[in-house]
Amino acid sequence: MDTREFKSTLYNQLAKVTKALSNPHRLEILDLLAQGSFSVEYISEHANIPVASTSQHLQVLKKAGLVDTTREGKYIFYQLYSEQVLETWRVLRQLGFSRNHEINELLDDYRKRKDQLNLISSEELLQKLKNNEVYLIDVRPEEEYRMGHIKQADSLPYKQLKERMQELSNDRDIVTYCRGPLCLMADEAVSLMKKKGLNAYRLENGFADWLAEEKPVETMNK
Amino acid sequence: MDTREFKSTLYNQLAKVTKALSNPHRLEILDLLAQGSFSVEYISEHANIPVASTSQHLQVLKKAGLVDTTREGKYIFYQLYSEQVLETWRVLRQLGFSRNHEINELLDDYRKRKDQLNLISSEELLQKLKNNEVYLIDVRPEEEYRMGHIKQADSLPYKQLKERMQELSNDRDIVTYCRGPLCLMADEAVSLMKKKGLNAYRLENGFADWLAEEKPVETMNK
DNA sequence: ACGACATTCAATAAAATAGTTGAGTGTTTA
DNA sequence: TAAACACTCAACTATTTTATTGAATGTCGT
Repeated sequence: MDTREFKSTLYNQLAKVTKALSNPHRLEILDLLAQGSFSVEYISEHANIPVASTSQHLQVLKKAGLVDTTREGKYIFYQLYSEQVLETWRVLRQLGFSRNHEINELLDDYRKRKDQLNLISSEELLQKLKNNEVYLIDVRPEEEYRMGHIKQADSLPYKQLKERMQELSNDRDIVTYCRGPLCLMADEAVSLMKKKGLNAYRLENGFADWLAEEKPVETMNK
Repeated sequence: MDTREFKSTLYNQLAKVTKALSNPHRLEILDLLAQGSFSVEYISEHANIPVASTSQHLQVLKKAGLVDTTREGKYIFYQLYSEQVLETWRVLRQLGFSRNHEINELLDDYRKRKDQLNLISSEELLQKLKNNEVYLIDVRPEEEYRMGHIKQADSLPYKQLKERMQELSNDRDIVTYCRGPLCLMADEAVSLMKKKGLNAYRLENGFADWLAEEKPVETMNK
């Protein structure tokens, strides 16, 4: 094999990984898996992709070595292969944000329309939690909350929010969070809460980033 | 726009960036641009891609916001858009290495066949340079050397190595380096030098990584 | 202003990727 | 052991990406 041929092979191998990352559905899946381990069915529902298609996308990710599987009974759970994959996804997402003006406009518009740009940074949140100034609400589905959540957070899944709104008191500010900056459930939750006269904010990033910053978390035993 | 639609748009936007990264030629171009700013012609030659094709790949990268251009006379120079792009490429390359066993085998094989696995880390190199224990040879094309090189390095482009071999003395060890870990000129150079009885090593990574580690460099004024 | 040169553009054909459907595998539950 | 369920596979079509070719654009030197 001469040098040129060798180089081609090499960049072809590298492109196997980047090709796996080149599809919007697979990015959404990756973003979801940044939260933990989920079944194909769960991923399919939450990313709104037909099951067969989801399965195929997951296999592409697996062949590229980005995700891994564990079988539990009739379910097959997918998870990110390593910390390094998570880190790479974070770096890529960051680049996407900064290099693509449209994304930022999109997010800003969305939040503006929802009349809420009340973002709070993780540092601020930590401070306020320490002083007991806020209620912290995890709006992700309960499965995800159980697998790990920010310390002191209570679970109130977005789907149940409307019915359980009365559980919230307005004697303190409320901070919501979900998976990451692209997870919109927290935004929707803030929007609903404000309508009810509550003082609500959303954590700027989300649980995945909180984890990455090595801030305090808790897990629930089943 | 409802939430689902919004999410699709968002991941589609993000995928614009990853799509641009999903082609082996474009990765090789990016790896080259990690060294500095080059003309289309130069990139075309060094990555062994027809000019028209190179131009088109470069435009894909440009549309994705990964590279930028400056016109100088009849040449158009392409460069990475920002530090962040370089950093992302490094992280991706790293992931590729660790997640793709074939790449590592490929590199090992290549070097084994060349009978040289004498890699030296940047820390070691710094130490040895301080003690004047080694000659440091930059084997990249002279253009790249002029744009910036490791402090104390002399230029001896790989292409001229055979004819200028006698300029090298064997009273000290020799360390070669080129662009990055995937740049094979340094390996080829070590191989040639060893045949001539010189004691040669290659820097594990290359100039781009040296830069990223903020180690001492020099530039030449034209 | 003309020819030489670097780059881009447009059009086409070939190849790779994605979504859809229905059948097939493996595991649990009754 | 059969039915139910979660997932995967295979085959097909539609779409997107890629390489190639030759013409077009823009800049420099004379």
